[in-house]
Amino acid sequence: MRDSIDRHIDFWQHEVPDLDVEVEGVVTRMQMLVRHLQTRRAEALQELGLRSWEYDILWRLRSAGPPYSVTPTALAVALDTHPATLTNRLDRLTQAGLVARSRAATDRRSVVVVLTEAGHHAWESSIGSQSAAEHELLGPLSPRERETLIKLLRKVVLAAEADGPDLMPLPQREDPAHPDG
Amino acid sequence: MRDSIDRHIDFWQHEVPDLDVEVEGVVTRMQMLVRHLQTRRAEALQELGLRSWEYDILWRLRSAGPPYSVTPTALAVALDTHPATLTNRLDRLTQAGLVARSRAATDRRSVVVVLTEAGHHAWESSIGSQSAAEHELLGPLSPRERETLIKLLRKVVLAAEADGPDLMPLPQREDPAHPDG
DNA sequence: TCTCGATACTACGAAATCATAATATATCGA
DNA sequence: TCGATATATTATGATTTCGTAGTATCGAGA
Repeated sequence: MRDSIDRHIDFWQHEVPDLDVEVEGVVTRMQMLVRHLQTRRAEALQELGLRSWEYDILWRLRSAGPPYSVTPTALAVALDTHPATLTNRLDRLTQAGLVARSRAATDRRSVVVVLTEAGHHAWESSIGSQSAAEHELLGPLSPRERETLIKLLRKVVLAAEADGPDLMPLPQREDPAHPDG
Repeated sequence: MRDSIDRHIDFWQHEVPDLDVEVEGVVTRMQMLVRHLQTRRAEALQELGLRSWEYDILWRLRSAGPPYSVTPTALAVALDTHPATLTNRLDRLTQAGLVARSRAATDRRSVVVVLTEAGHHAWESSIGSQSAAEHELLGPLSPRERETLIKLLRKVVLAAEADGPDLMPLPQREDPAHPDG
């Protein structure tokens, strides 16, 4: 059975004969699957009144573990967003009551973003639909196939990380102090 | 050997015990790899004075085949961008001389975007570095492993396409007429 | 202690993107 | 043919993001 990427590559190969069909086949499918998943997750979030970037920030704070606090810089790096953009988004999340800003205990230049109780609830109410979307995408694969897929992808990730920084930077936890405003 | 996604999932699993480690392992790696590749491709394009979105539009026109012309609507769908955003970008690409707008031969409501000679050259000067970036990413995989990876990803794509439209819409070619301005 | 350079965040104006409506043309049915 | 509705694109104004500079703090060395 052939998918739309097979059809696309057929056509493309006719245009540019020296195309590497295998490389293109892997890269394009990953791109399209990631895009598809993002759309599905955004749809699920919309029903809960959340935007993707809001969930992303809540998720990073949640995955930092207690006390669920991270600096804006660490968030900006992890989420790959411009620092000024993050400032704006944190303003709006603060306005919505989902996060709060404190001063860092150790470095008074730093601000620490903390998940509020409402933020915890918002995250908990959405994590189900998010993991469901991921699970639905990979449903057709057997456990054995998923393991094979992970093994191959890990190999690629490790090679990429050998040449540079981690592809998935863990945002470091920071302890807050002096709650702001 | 363990990668940064393994480390992330370990930690995350400790926070949320009922996490599906395999699903998360696949999805997160694909997301991070796609992001990493986008960054690398953007860097390579920057040295040639091109932005990612510029290359994307040139690429879609190029892959349409002769006469390398597509309507703005088809481009907007294929590239997943807002129609008004596309209008703005086409304005700038036209200003740069890489594309031109014509009226469609069959439907005079439609505009057809055509690759100019300069547009062809810009694309040809960048395709090498783009496919090199993809090839470098997948270099560590053997031909056999790449085939396995494609087979697994195709299975996922096919299942997703069974429920909805193609993940990779082919922009339909349109014939131009009456060159504009 | 006092520089000096680096770092963390934010404010501000510029640019890009988006939602919406407007214009022009096509298509269908009476 | 005419009128009503649908489609393709663009113009407009609001929102969001970005680039840059400013303020405050840290850390190293004289």
